[in-house]
Amino acid sequence: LCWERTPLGGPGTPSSPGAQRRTPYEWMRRSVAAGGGGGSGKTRTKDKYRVVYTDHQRLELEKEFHYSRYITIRRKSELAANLGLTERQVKIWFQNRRAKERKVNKKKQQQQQPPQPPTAHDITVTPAGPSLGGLCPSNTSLLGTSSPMPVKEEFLP
DNA sequence: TTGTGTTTTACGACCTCC
DNA sequence: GGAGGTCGTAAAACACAA
Repeated sequence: LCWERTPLGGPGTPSSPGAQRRTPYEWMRRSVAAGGGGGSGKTRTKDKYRVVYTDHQRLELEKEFHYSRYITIRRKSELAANLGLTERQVKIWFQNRRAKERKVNKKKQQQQQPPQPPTAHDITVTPAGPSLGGLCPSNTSLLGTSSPMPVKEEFLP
């Protein structure tokens, strides 16, 4: 069990290039290298309220999320095994990641469209409600042909 | 430093689908 | 019924201006 965070907050930790001010992945700025990895899924019911995932764990999770917003059972167990997390942690990470994306999208929409009285042609009603409609505006591109992500072998038929 | 705002894990409540 | 979804929230970890 290596969830004891090394005194990483200490100076010098953000020496990695990813820890610069602005990176494509904001989460990378928190280059914590929490305890040198490892992880056995402690929960807040245990002695640590929450753990901080390592950069590698985050990177792999982000890559998976980039490929698909929803992880399959198989990929979840594989990822959990590879990263030393529990399947529950992977599942919750994806839930939180989707929530974050919705939040970001919502913020973007509000910035692009300052509150205006909706005109008739503006109203493109999505019966399922705005939450899912705004979930992945460019969702199709993720799985579509224009996706920059290569199709992983394990996803091929 | 420190005070404050933001982000990241983790959970419970509730809902839907199989 | 159970698994997994969203939503709301708690609290640690973090960023940053003062």
